[in-house]
Amino acid sequence: MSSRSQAIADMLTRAILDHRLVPGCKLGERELSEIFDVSRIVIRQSLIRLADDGLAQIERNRGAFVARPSMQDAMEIYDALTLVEQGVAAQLSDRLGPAGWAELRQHVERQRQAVASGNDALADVLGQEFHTVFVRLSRNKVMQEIHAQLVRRTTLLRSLITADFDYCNLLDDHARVIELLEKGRLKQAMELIDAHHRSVVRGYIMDRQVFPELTPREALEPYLDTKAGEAPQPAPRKKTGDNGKARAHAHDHAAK
Amino acid sequence: MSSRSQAIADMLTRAILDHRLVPGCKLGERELSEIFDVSRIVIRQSLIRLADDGLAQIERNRGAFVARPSMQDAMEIYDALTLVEQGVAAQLSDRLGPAGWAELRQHVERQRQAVASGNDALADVLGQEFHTVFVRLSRNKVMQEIHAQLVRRTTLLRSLITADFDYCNLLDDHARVIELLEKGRLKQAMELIDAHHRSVVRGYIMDRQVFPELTPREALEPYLDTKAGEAPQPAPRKKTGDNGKARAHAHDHAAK
DNA sequence: AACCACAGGATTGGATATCAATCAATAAGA
DNA sequence: TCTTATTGATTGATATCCAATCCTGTGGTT
Repeated sequence: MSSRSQAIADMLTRAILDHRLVPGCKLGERELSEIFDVSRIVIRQSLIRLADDGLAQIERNRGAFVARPSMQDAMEIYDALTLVEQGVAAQLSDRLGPAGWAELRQHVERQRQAVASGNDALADVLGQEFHTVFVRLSRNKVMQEIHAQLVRRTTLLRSLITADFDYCNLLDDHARVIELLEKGRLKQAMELIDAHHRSVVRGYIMDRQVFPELTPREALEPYLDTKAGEAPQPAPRKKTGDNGKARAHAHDHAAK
Repeated sequence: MSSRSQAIADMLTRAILDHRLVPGCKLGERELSEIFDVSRIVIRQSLIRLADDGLAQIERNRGAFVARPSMQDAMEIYDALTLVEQGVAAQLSDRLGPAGWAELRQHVERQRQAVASGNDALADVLGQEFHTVFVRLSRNKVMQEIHAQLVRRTTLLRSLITADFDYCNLLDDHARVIELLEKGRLKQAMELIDAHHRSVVRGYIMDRQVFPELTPREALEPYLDTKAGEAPQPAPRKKTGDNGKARAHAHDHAAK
């Protein structure tokens, strides 16, 4: 393992991506240092990493907060994601070998089975992972890291937005992109990728306020003992009472 | 100004991009803390920022060093850069208004004048800036940041590589890309962007070893007093004696 | 002479205590 | 009620200290 601050940054990242820490949530140094039982300095370093990743924002003399991207940010992030995935698609349509196409098809198939067997959580994860697998096949680590960062930020976005669309379309989109690319219909594939992301963004409605349901201590508790990789609760799923709509996010209610 | 560690990270970044701090150079915490007259902890935070940006690498219990990208890294970085700029080109060909095209043409014109008047240093800066202006016109801050990071890493690469190519081609390429895009010949423009970067990479030869010519203290001295923005010496330009070849980098000897 | 082991120094990673600056919220006063 | 002052809390940063680790150089052994 590298440094303590990296490990803590990873835990915070997971908590944010799991929507246990919602945008705007204060990340107090003292509080976190007590939770993780480290000094404030380590926490500060972790927060710097998070801020560099776009998941937190640090305000001078005010502290760190889980980032609260604007609607403008959201569009820019999805634009960038589209750009990257279209570019990767163009590369893959030239360079990808049979094994690569097989891997992609296999991934979609696994997701389809998950949907069929009603394992929505798994289907959700696989659906997001598809994009990652897709980019990994470009064999470009730099690109992978850029893409992963964008994906993290879209995941963060889902804490802020309400989505209401047909999840099955996304799965079909994945399959169709593979099909189109393999047939060399690059232009159509790229348009589908664009439409794919646009359909997501279009379904999004920015909710002005987000009420933190969990304190940082509650949110982070599941990650503390795990040596990283054990699989803590993937989602909070607590009822808010007055604002349940804000809690629903994109891929959760799979296969409506 | 934000935090002290950010300011110091910026200075280190500039020193690295100016090739005053060369790849592999040790960035000792004690040494830097004395140079900047801050505590080691601030330096640590700065180094974390640099590492997150890909400009430094931190080895546990060994310390931080200016990153020494491999040839593989170099290719991946240029691949990613090509992908991003091609994507932006596709966006601009649709969306850019007359004012945007004018700005691009004006930029190229300024560079042409700099070349004509023999101001190689300015021409060099403008030549690199073109890509940044190009991406800025996409009006996507996320994309801009991604692109800027990639550009920083290519600049770092130039500390490691030997390039020998006709600089004028690059200037012409910029003009031609604008021309092609404006005429709606997107495909050709994208191919030119690809060729543009490929011509750079192809001219690169990785030099195994780089001998640090400047100690961190010497390298950073020009940045210390400036309140950021004054313009310290842009390049070291010290003779190495036995390895002068390794010092020449891409855009330096403009308009050969 | 070559090689291994071990001890010491140097450096990093981190903890703790402390201080100044700043922000926020309350309390006092007009 | 509105404005201002004080107070408390939090961050930014420093100094000092300690443990773990890496590097090196020495010395003994073969």
